[in-house]
Amino acid sequence: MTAAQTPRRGPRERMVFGAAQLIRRDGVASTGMREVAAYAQAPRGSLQHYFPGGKEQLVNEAVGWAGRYAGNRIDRFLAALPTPTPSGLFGEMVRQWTEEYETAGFAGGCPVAAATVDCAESTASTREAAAAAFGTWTASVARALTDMGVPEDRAGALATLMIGALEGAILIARAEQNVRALTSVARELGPLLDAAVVKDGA
Amino acid sequence: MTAAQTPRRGPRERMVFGAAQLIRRDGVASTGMREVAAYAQAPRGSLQHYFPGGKEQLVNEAVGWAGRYAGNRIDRFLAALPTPTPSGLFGEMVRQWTEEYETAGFAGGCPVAAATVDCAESTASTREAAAAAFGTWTASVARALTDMGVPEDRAGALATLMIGALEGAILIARAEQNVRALTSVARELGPLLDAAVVKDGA
DNA sequence: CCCGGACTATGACAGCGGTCATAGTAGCCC
DNA sequence: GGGCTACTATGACCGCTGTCATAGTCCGGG
Repeated sequence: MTAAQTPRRGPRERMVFGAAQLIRRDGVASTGMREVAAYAQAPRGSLQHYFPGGKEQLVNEAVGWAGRYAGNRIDRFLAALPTPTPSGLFGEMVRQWTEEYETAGFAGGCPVAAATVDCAESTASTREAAAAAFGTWTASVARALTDMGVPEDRAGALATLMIGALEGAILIARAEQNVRALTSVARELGPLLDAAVVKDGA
Repeated sequence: MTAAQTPRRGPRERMVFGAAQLIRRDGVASTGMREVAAYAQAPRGSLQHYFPGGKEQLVNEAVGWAGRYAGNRIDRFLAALPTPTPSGLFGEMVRQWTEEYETAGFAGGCPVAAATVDCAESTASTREAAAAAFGTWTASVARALTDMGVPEDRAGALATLMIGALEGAILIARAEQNVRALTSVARELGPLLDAAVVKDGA
């Protein structure tokens, strides 16, 4: 789980990745630059070399990295599903988190949520990076929904609902140290999502 | 909106209230004790007097205060609704946030979410306080749902879904500085909630 | 050989954080 | 008044933070 397990990538990428991991765990404000360097097994001097924009730049890149990473994962879920349904997609998105929490513990949440909570008011660029991440996910999910037969005028809102419910359930699960919230949300929201599919029986 | 507008309460309560407000805005880690005292117009020396447990105690009380406050608000919504429906309740919960964002801006989020993000891994007692707050809300909403005719075995999960979707939508709305996520979630989830009501037409 | 760029290595600095220690004031009860 | 408790007032301490400055290493190219 440590960044050292991905030594293939260069130090710069390791630091961005490590920053995302530490932000996931402790939030943005409690994550120090020196800590990121140590975690990524990167020299401290590289911080100002690769990130002349300081912590703000590093955090923003970490948020962007997380956004791209999770976006790709959504697309991979879609490719892997034999018969794509909204509930199937949502179930996979939720399952990713329940599995992590059950095997690795409740140490980490969503780094984009952490960035939003900690920086939305203080750092405009980070807030925008978080908004971009949410937007990427929403667009991906919405496109998937339309492909499954959900009317276009509802796909966007339903995608937002899915991501919002997932983020909220992550919060609750982490506070309770219990995946109950995640499984409850998946179980209740799944069927409702499938009902939005317009069956073209003609 | 400042704590100074509630000078009726004693300094201790003002500090707890002020801490919740500042945590809402900047997160737990970025909120300093001196800042809380200044915001609450309370003497700095009162901090160690009223909160010998230090910042941890103050934060925990702020989270507890927020939990009780929002819990009471839910109960008030229920009492005010002429014909209680799940979508009506959820709409009121969402409306509270859209109104704040539209009139006062997107400065603040949910303090319980902030505490969860910042302290879930580092401070066990704060994580428990956040879990208690979520639990209070869930219990309140679940009881309301059963009163409306939702089967008991689904009421809890649906309550979790409602609170989770709301928390997630708050996050997204704040990141985007746009209430779109909140209105989308309310519009899509509302009807689905009403469908869970068992109509006793007998 | 040696220049120049990319990267690394430290050290220092100024600021702010929470916390402790100590002293001071106000007011009430005996 | 004496003494007690509740509360206020400051100042100091130490650790940590992000950032800057400076020097160092490494290595390919002329």
